Amino acid sequence: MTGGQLMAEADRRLGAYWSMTRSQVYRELPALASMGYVKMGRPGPRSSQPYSITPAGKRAFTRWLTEDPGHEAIRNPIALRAAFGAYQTSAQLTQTYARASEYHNEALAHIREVTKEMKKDGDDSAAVASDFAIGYHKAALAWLKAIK
Amino acid sequence: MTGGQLMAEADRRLGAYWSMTRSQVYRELPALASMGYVKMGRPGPRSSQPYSITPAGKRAFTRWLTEDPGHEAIRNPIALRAAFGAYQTSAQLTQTYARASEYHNEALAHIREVTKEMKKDGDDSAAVASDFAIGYHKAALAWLKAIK
DNA sequence: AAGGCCATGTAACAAGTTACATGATTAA
DNA sequence: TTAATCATGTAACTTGTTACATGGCCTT
Repeated sequence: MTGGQLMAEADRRLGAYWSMTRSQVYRELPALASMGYVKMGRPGPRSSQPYSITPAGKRAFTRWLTEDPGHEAIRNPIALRAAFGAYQTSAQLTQTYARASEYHNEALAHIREVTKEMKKDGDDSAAVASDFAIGYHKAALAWLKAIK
Repeated sequence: MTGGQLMAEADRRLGAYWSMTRSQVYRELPALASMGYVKMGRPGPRSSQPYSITPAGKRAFTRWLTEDPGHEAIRNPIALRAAFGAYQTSAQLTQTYARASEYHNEALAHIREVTKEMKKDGDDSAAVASDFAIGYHKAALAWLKAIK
């Protein structure tokens, strides 16, 4: 797959709980190639460059799965604004909360749709992982509703 | 306050939903000083350098509050591992989930304690913001319990 | 007063984001 | 066939992390 294809697929499958940008993918592919984890295929149209995983790449992936995942860095700009609530007008805060609710509602609807597809395709692991995102957005909405 | 003091205070008040490192604080302080938002005080022991906010700094803070907060980047390494569940042994996964539960339980207990203090101090905005973190950890624990 | 400890700050590195340049494809 | 659009990849920049060096402080 090419960088663009990988990005699109990863975004669909993982994007709900693992944010990425295209640029990261494009940067890593040559790096992975230099380590022998992927190899370049024959270039396609639009100077697109497909890659395929090597046996060493598969081994590296399996090894990566055994590493300590660590824990997430929580960083919520809405909560941060809420913490400085005393320095803002209530109208400002209300608008911030309203916009955040809108965002979480949309994200929730989207990931529910995607998860349904995954289940239909029998992609259980992906669906289970997506459930985290569903729970996350629901929790965020519940918080926003409680404080508004 | 010095970089260390600012970091300690920010971590206590905001750390539950806004991750930071000392190094960021130390880097920003000279940058803020060059913009006239803070000014250096007289150096203390251990080559510590206190800063104080200027009127221009207060204005910049107020201005910052009016900017679009955007939305958070969700990035959960446990969900990512869950998505690749098919490539791992169930023992591996179980251990990952157990450790994650432990982490969220500890974080939850800690932030509850901190929030209680904030309420006692009448720091309502900080307490409300912390409620986000409480909801977050509860949601994560509920997810982990459901999938284990 | 000597040793270990801890807080201070720095600097090198890694990762993430934004903005740009290029060239096919599509549609008018 | 020309203009607009969109996907591809790159490069510059910003932000975040990790590792390091220094020097007071506290304990023994």
